[in-house]
Amino acid sequence: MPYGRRRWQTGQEGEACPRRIHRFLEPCLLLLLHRDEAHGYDLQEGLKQFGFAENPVDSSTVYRKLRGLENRGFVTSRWDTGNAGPARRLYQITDEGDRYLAWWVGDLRETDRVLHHFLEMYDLHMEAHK
Amino acid sequence: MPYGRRRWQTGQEGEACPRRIHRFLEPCLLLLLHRDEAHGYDLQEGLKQFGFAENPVDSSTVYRKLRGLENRGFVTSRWDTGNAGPARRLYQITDEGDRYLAWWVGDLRETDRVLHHFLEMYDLHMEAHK
DNA sequence: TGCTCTAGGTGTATCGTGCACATAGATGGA
DNA sequence: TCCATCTATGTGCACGATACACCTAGAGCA
Repeated sequence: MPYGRRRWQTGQEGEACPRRIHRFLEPCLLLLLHRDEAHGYDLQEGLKQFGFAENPVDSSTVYRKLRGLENRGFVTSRWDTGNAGPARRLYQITDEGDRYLAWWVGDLRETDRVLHHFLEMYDLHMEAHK
Repeated sequence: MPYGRRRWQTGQEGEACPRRIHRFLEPCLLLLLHRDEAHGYDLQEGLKQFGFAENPVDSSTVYRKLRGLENRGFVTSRWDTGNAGPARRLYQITDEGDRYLAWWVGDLRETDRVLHHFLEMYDLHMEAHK
């Protein structure tokens, strides 16, 4: 395995991956799905509460992300043809997905720690060079 | 201009760019250079204090990043042939770079805010579904 | 002479993602 | 009936970020 990037892509456990946020997309989708099953179009709406209102994600990104999560076994989907309108794909989170979400949260907490450390060093330095 | 991505790449002001951290590399380099001029090899060492010790950045990434910062006018460089060893490129931050760093810090604070919001929602949800 | 260390790079493959565009059923108006 | 629009899902393509492998070149030393 070449490097850390693989780790978080495959969702494997291990040391915190290289700090990235990639717009929180994955953990946000997983948290939404942890609350209730949903289809992509609604998930895109639900993302707004996580700070994606000002910087919306392209729908193609959402659908591709969901497909990727499914390929890795973190969500499953089934077609829902009952309602009006075109068939929609309903996604549910899996147990594996639950664990992946927990891993993501741990990683974000670590990111948060590093971020704070940087901001503190910045403030300290700027305070001294005012 | 197609989208927000351009904004932070060019370092232009405006609404906060899509949340990304990209490993803090740029703001960390700029803060190090704000403290003192330095060359790439030393900067790579200096990055360790920002949480890059566990997940080191490849040197090529550092050099390319510096080159990119120079192309955009945020740093300047001159060759230093005085010391022992091969010639080294010494980087200094510019006034434009100072402003770019300040913009980055504002963006990181906003990222921090969004990150906290997510973690809070996660904790609340998990508390209710224990 | 050849080895190692320091320093600064290039070439390439892969991944993430925005944008343009395609598909397709349902709905509503002319 | 025909056409536009909305909902919902998806593909093709281009481009940026970056890890990895590899290269160049000066200095010191055995």
